[in-house]
Order: sequence, then structure tokens, then C-alpha cells
Amino acid sequence: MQQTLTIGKLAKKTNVSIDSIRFYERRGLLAEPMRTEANYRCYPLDTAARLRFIKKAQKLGFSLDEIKGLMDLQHDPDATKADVKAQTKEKIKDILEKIQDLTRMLAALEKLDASCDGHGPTAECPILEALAADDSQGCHH
Amino acid sequence: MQQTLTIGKLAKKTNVSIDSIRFYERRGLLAEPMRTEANYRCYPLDTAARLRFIKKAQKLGFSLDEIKGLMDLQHDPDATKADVKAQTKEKIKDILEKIQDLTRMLAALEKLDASCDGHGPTAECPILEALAADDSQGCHH
DNA sequence: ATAAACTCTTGACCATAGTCTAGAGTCAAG
DNA sequence: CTTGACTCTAGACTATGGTCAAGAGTTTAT
Repeated sequence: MQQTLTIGKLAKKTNVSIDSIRFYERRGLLAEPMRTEANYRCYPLDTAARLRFIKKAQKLGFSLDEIKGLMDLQHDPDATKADVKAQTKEKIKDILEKIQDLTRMLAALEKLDASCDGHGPTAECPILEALAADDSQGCHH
Repeated sequence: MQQTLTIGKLAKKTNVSIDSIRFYERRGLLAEPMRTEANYRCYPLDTAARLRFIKKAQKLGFSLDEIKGLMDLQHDPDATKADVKAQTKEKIKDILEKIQDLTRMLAALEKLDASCDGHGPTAECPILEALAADDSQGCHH
């Protein structure tokens, strides 16, 4: 009973596809695991934790590159909590910005929606008219 | 004085790159324009309005395929304002969902951020620990 | 012993929204 | 009339996060 998993077992255990696991390895998010004589990957049990880390960080909006950065920090003896905190704050800023952009879009769309009674042909649809409107007049040189 | 523009003039007028204009044509967002004898595209002036439409709808979060759908509705005599309104409402729903997802991410990240004092090495960083935590215990079969 | 299930590598492919390159042809200004 | 700016096509390349297929080898179950 060695404490290792085949890629298939690891995939099932973590709900991450075999292809994704190999993809993460290529991208440097997972270390290259030991191999059996037949060249099969055999993963130590804690690789599952690493995959959990990846999936959770992904849900929080980190890209694979950013996740790699976080995991590298984790194993860098010279890295500080402040480094991790800085990346977290960076991400918070990103997300706030996205929320603001989406809120503006939402307001614009709701205004369009309210302007249209929803009856008749598209010929004079205020939504389409608003999108087609030429506001290039706003900036004369 | 024909009322047409070369692709370069159109690009400058609309701030859309020449490559993007040709790309939109390939994707069916712009009709194939007339050509000169030398096979140069010559655009009627109102193509600029169509490009404005595309860019505005894009800012509102519509994908190119969705924008194509909207523009097709615009010229379909059987399409109704209700069709446009339905797509707008669909988009509003999408955007609300995205905002909710991002808001949840934000809350999670802010909680992580607050849990870390930002001093010392990463060894016991609560942010990294939270990401690494195994919550698979929540679901025993 | 043999078939099913698993794994390996390499490389192509998906969507999205473009950008860039090469090589050829065209147009305008000096 | 030549040089520089513009345009043409086809196809490759970017980033992101994977998925899929082919063809070969391995392991497991019956």
C-alpha cells in the first residue's frame, strides 16, 4: 500500500478532469509527479489539497497564473504574508471595478428596457434606436 | 464625389481597427461592401453607424453573436419590439447574476484579507490556509 | 488469456475577440 | 515615375482554460 494515486483516482477524488490535471502540470501549477516503471504518474495524497486550492482560488476569480503566483509564494521562504495580502487586495480592487462596470451596464440596459413598451414591430424600437444613436457630436475638436 | 469610404477612412472615423472591421465582416456583423475595380472595399457612410451600434452594444456586455442577433432583428420585418425587449431582459438577468457572483467573491476575499495581519512569513498565512482547507468533510455520503 | 479499462504522448481543436504577418497589388504626392 | 502609404487575401498567432483524438502501451478483471 503505497500512499499514491493514479491520475484517474485523483481526478475522481477531486472532481477535476484528467485532462485538466495534466494541463495544470504543463502550466506549472502541479509539480511533475513520480512515475511508475510503466511511466504512469503516481501522485502523493496531498496533491488533492493542491487541486482544492486551485479550484477555490479559481472560484474567487484568480486566474491560473495568479494561482501559480500564490502557490509559489506559499513555498518561498523569503515571501511574506504582506505579499499574499497585497495580491488579495489587488484582486479585491479588480472585483470592485468589475462590479462597478456591470452596475453601469445594468443601469443603461434598464433605462433602455423601461423606454420600450414591447409592442409592435422593431421599426421604431427605442432600444435599437438608442444603440444606433450617433453621439460623436459630444466631442468636437 | 461618391458617398463611400475606404476601410482606412472608416477605421479612423470610428476608432475601430481595420482588422476588426474585416473581422466583423467575416463574422456577419457587417454586410460585404461593394468593391472598386481594384477590389478595395468601399463603404456607404452609414456603415459608421453600424459600427457605433456594435461598439455600444459591446460596452453593454453583449457578445458579437448577440449583437448580430439584435441587428438581424432590426431588419427583420416579422421581428417585434418584444423580441428586442426579451433579449435586453435576458442580458439584464445575466448581468445581475454576474454582479451577485462577484459580490460573493468580494465578501470571501475581504474576509480572508481581514483575517491576516500582514506581518511575518507565509508559513502560517491565514489566506493561504483558507484556500488550502479541506472542506470535503461537509459532504459524507 | 483475453477483453475492458486505464494511461501515456503529441498535437489538434473549442469559444471569444481580435491582432499580426507575408507577399502581392494599388493609389497618391513629389 | 518612383516612393511611401494604403489595401488585398490567407492563414498564423495572442490569451484563457481547457477538451478531444489517435495510436501505443499497461493493468485489471473474468
